[in-house]
Amino acid sequence: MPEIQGAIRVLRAKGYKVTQPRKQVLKVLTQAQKPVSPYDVQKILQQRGEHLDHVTIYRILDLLCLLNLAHKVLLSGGFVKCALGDEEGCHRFMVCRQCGAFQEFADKSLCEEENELAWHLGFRTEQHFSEFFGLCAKCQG
Amino acid sequence: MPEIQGAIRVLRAKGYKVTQPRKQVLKVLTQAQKPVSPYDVQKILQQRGEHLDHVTIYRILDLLCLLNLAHKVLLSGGFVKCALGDEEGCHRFMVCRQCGAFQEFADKSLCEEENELAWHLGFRTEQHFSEFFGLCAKCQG
DNA sequence: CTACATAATGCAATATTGTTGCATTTACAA
DNA sequence: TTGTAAATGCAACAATATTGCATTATGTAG
Ligand SMILES: [Mn+2]
Ligand SMILES: [Mn+2]
Ligand SMILES: [Zn+2]
Ligand SMILES: [Zn+2]
Repeated sequence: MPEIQGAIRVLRAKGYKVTQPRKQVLKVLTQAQKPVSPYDVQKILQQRGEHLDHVTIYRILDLLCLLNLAHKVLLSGGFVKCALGDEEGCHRFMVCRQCGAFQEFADKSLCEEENELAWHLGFRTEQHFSEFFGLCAKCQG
Repeated sequence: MPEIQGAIRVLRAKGYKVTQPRKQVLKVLTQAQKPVSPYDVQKILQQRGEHLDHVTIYRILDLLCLLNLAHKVLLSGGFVKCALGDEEGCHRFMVCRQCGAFQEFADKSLCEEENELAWHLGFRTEQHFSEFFGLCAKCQG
């Protein structure tokens, strides 16, 4: 796991302790070849006879995201806010990380470009969702 | 609420019953000028002295999504799957609605186009997330 | 208008996701 | 080796989500 060693170096470099739970979670993330939920992490550890409190797992995953050693993915199943329907099959949100303001918009040419990209990978796209995080006009220094 | 009347027509046209709870939820979605969670819906109704079981609310929202009268938005805050970090600031997933297969990819030119679009709306983008739902190569009839 | 069939809702139970406060333990440096 | 701050564990709670089954309400057929 060279990936784990790299993560450990980052932890040390930024002054975070290299604890057993942190190493355990890093190992799970490295071995899982797909995104896993906090609950998944807990279950996988349980199968090895290891136990971590779910609060600890949340805190470790948050830290890894903070350090860009992991990242959240939106990947379906999740969801959940609902709005009455508008542009069918295309829903894009810009969200300000500072004030939380958001704005929805749609863009047809972007959809077409995405369709083509996906098509090159053998995928036929039906629905486009995106979120852009950044700073709104007001929150830009 | 002309929007509600339209939704009611769709329900009838497809053979679904127009029930009190469905009308109540439609009213909440119409009046809320932003996405609301199932829990939000329940709370808003409670403030009016109305009560719906949360299971009912989930089922109604699912139905409205099915009929394209509402749609789910990913809008942050939500949930969480984690993967070890890769392309910083750009995470795109294609997900097959049939078999659940998914594939992550990144595309720099897409990011730039999105940056520009957002910029026209006053937004400075830092992170790009997207999900494309459709059919993978295997699942295309 | 009434009665019926069944679609929809309510309720109970359970699982997953997520946060906070505080007691205890652990990592690491002095 | 020991001390201190950081990290974890634990308890409690809130929110999100799904299933099965009993009960109710809608739309229709009579
Ligand atoms: Mn939308
Ligand atoms: Mn990624
Ligand atoms: Zn802002
Ligand atoms: Zn597929």
